[in-house]
Amino acid sequence: MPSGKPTLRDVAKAAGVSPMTASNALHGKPGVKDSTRAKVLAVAEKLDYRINLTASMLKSGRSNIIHIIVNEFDSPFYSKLVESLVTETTERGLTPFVEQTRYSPDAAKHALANNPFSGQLFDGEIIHASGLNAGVPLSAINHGRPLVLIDACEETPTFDTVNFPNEDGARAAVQHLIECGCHRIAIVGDGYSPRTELAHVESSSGLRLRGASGALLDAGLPYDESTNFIGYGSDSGIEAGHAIAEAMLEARAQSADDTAESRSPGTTRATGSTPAIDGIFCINDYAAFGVIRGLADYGIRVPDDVRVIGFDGATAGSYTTPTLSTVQVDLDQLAQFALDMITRRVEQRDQGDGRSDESAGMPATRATIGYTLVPRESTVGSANR
Amino acid sequence: MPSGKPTLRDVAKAAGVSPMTASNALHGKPGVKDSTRAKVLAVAEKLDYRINLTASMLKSGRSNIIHIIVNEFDSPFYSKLVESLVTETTERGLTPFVEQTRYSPDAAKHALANNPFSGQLFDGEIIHASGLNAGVPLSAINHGRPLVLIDACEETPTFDTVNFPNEDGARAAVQHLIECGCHRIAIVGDGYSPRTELAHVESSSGLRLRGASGALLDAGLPYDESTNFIGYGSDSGIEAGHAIAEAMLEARAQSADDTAESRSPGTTRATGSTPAIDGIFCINDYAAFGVIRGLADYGIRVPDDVRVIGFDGATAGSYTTPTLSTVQVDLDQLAQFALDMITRRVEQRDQGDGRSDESAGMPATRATIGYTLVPRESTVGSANR
DNA sequence: ATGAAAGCGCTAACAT
DNA sequence: ATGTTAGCGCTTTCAT
Repeated sequence: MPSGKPTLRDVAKAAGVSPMTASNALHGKPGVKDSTRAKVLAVAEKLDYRINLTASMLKSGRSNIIHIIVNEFDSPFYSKLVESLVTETTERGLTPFVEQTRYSPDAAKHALANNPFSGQLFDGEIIHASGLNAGVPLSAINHGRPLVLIDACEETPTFDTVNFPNEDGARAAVQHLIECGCHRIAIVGDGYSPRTELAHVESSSGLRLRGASGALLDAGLPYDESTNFIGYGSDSGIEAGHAIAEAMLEARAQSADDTAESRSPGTTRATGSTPAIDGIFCINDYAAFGVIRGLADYGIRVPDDVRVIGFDGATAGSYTTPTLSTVQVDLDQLAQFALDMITRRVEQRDQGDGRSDESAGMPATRATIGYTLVPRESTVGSANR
Repeated sequence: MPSGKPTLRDVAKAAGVSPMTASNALHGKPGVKDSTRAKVLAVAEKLDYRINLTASMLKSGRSNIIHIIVNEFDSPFYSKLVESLVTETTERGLTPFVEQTRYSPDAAKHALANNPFSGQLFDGEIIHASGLNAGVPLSAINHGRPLVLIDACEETPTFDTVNFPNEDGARAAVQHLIECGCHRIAIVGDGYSPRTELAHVESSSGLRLRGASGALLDAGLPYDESTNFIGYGSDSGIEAGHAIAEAMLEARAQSADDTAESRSPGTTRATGSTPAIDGIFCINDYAAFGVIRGLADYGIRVPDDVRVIGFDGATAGSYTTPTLSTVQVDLDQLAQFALDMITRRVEQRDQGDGRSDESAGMPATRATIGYTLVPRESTVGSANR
């Protein structure tokens, strides 16, 4: 027996067959007598043979590895997204290779283009495209290789894309706040945009804002700059929480003034005080956690003083205090869609005549995943428990 | 120009040198004239040459890929651990390959042994060993390849190991509760063990329990089964929270009874009622979040009614409500230690005469990372903010 | 159903 | 400082 690790030739020799037959037997390819296959498998088992993927990949050009690119690992949203993608990839017998960009377009570009694996090792790539569109020339980087974008939100997709139910989900969230009796609803996200500018947005945050503002206007509630706050993660969410708290306290004070004024009608004042904010839609759960935290810094309680709902369905929302109402998106479905799209293209390429250099091939497809509105303490209180 | 992707030969030809020179130039190896190197690099750039790692690995037997194995992605602790390990690996010019086992020893075994990459592709492996010792015969699986265990807690390490400051950190956490004025402190973890059995524990949870119970006994406070609850994640943590809440309410009721009894001294009763729990040490932050949540279900507030401290330093602890006091472990240091251990072995192997088959080589080393006690609202209230 | 030949793209080892 | 040779372990192709 040779010194190092057993190779396919060792197995073949010990089984009394050629390397080719051994290879076919091990891969379950047809055209191998059952008895032969059994013998090969037994020998491989005995020798503890392990295929050398490196050689296999070199020759065959296929790796069964799927490249998964996300912004970061340590956030409530991404850790769950990765979990879903990795699980689905593994269940299909493929190997997930996960990479993070830390929100840097350069890192994303590197992951896609300069990474020595890209284009040679990976059978397909899945990238969470949020905030990527600007900085990364995908078409120039991707030479017809299977690529799926997550939440790219393009109206005319240039790549296979799985989108979140951004507009509908946000609309449902705000409608839920309205049903809870909220009259003055704040939006925490990327900042205010007038409705006209939202008509053709192609970003996740823009679409969520469109859905949220649409729900407000449909209900005859105001949508303006004064109720828009910036928050997209825990830190900025805390700041948004502080800003909202101050606005609420000011409104309370003003309302107290008004009451006082009504008794002594000598003062000149704008008529009708602004009512205090009583509901908050956050563009994602991560920001919502921060907002609740920020409100608490001012002694404002959720949902007693103001109701809060997030978006995404982060795992943590079920065990925070209060538990977080949210629009739970179906990430398992997302993973299924994404891998369907990848495998479809891989198979096409395998069957293709090999001539189509940039294999324009099939047009880009698009899918949108489902969602569930999950009411929890942060909107309906503990009565619901 | 050839049809497919440019190979090293294409670059060499275009630069008017041999493939070997081109290879050396691209790898920054010494012994290449500067002008030659410049020319090669320019040509490679122009052709958009990308090294074929698969071929390179096949020939050289090195991949620069580090295998990182953790239990899961979507938990406050692991997402941060992965973040640190991946960042450090990347900064050293190595490529992290992250895999999750979902707490299955079989999956861990598979990742380490059956995974087609293992032992051929990876230059080194880092595995979070918690709850692994029993099910996985590491020595049989690992054939002298660089392997680092995280928190294996073995007294006599068989592999390079980086441990958490389990005992000291837990001790510090409980001391903090005591300094806050707690007299009756519950422990939420893997369950009660008598002190004698804790003398030689070799598990993370056992060591934390040893530290916690030691701090109690040192302060003359009781350590017994009645104040030990089972909780190690959010769900079990919630259950522990419920159990503790019920114990607290019962103690309150009993104390009310006692007061009543003292007025009507006719009843026979055990003397001295049990005081209510006023402090809780949780074996990790994940459980602590659940405990706080479970307490809230009973209307028990933290820290007003009971103080809570966790362990790990999960990112979320800084933006939950209340913010979570914790023993923050230095995961960046952990990543540095782990990669130092790996590279040390890789280098040794590279320099080795290649004869040492199972390269027993260097003895296993062990390191323990540092920690910081972070007091937050859950123990000291918002005065601290 | 099985085998033989050839070579994927690169780099270690040895020339020059 | 550069070039030549050989072959890593596998699988595609073509024979038998």
